[in-house]
Amino acid sequence: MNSLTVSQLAKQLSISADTVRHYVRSGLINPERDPNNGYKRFHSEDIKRLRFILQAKSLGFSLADIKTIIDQASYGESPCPQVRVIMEARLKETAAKIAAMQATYQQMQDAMLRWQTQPDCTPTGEHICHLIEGFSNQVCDFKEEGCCEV
Amino acid sequence: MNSLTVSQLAKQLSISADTVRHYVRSGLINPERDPNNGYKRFHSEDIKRLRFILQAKSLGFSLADIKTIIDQASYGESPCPQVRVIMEARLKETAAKIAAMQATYQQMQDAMLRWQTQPDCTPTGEHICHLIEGFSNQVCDFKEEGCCEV
DNA sequence: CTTGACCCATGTGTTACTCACAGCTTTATG
DNA sequence: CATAAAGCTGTGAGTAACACATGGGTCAAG
Repeated sequence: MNSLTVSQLAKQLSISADTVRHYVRSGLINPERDPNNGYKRFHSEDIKRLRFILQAKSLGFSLADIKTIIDQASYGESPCPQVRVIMEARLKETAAKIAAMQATYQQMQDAMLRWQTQPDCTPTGEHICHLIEGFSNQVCDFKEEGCCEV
Repeated sequence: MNSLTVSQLAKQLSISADTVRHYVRSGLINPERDPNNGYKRFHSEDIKRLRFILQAKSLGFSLADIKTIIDQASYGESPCPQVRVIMEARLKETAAKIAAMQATYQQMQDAMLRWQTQPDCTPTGEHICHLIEGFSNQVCDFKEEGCCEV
């Protein structure tokens, strides 16, 4: 027979069996079922589709995006205009996320540096951790009085 | 009375009321309840704790981390050693995530660039979207035959 | 007293999986 | 051939950090 089981397919494409199952549950792949035991049976077109999914994922598309694209294509319409629009949005989102993470990363590094010369604290009723509370940053809202100077 | 409601507290710290509620549900804050209507009532110590949470979050700690820290401190133990250990882990994680996202971002930019000169496609039974499928990258597994050359 | 505007607590949805669980299959052994 | 251990399966539930939906309560104006 020329059909693969979940784990055989997963191994071939170097992903986890759970991931394959997840795509099936999400409706991205619709494999045939073995009437005897209910097992999923993947044929070559399923494998092609899974390759497409992985390709699109590596390009930053979400699973919902990919479902949209597949549905549109199987409806006979060209998905390409959509693909371009979605990619533009994802590009911006990704840039924003990276910027945010880099800002956080900078904060983390600064904190680690300062903490090297600071001793551990004992918790009082007033404070939880001096390391964290003492690390005043630019977010002025956090200061009860005064604002980021001193 | 010197207690705040959810939305008053949220406004004061410039976060959403849902976020405040989420922290309460997660056990990070334990506000008193108004016996009349079950509403949450936040006092000054709750506000201090919320400030701490936001501070820690801006330093890259997860809510689970923060709960651990708070619990340890309220137990009378110094959370600082833990804080240092956790931060080290989060620092590495964040660096890895940033690197992964930048790699994806690069892919996305490359794709957008190539797509500018490529026409839209019509879906055939064989392919879903030539833009995506035609964008061969370094992941060789995706290629049925041959591998990343040609 | 009722309308409208606003607020509340709680349940559910989100993303892309991963884990837990009970049962079925295949393989090794006596 | 029987059986037991190992491995695989489908499905349900859990994860992070909230955002949204729902149904109800509150309050002042008219």
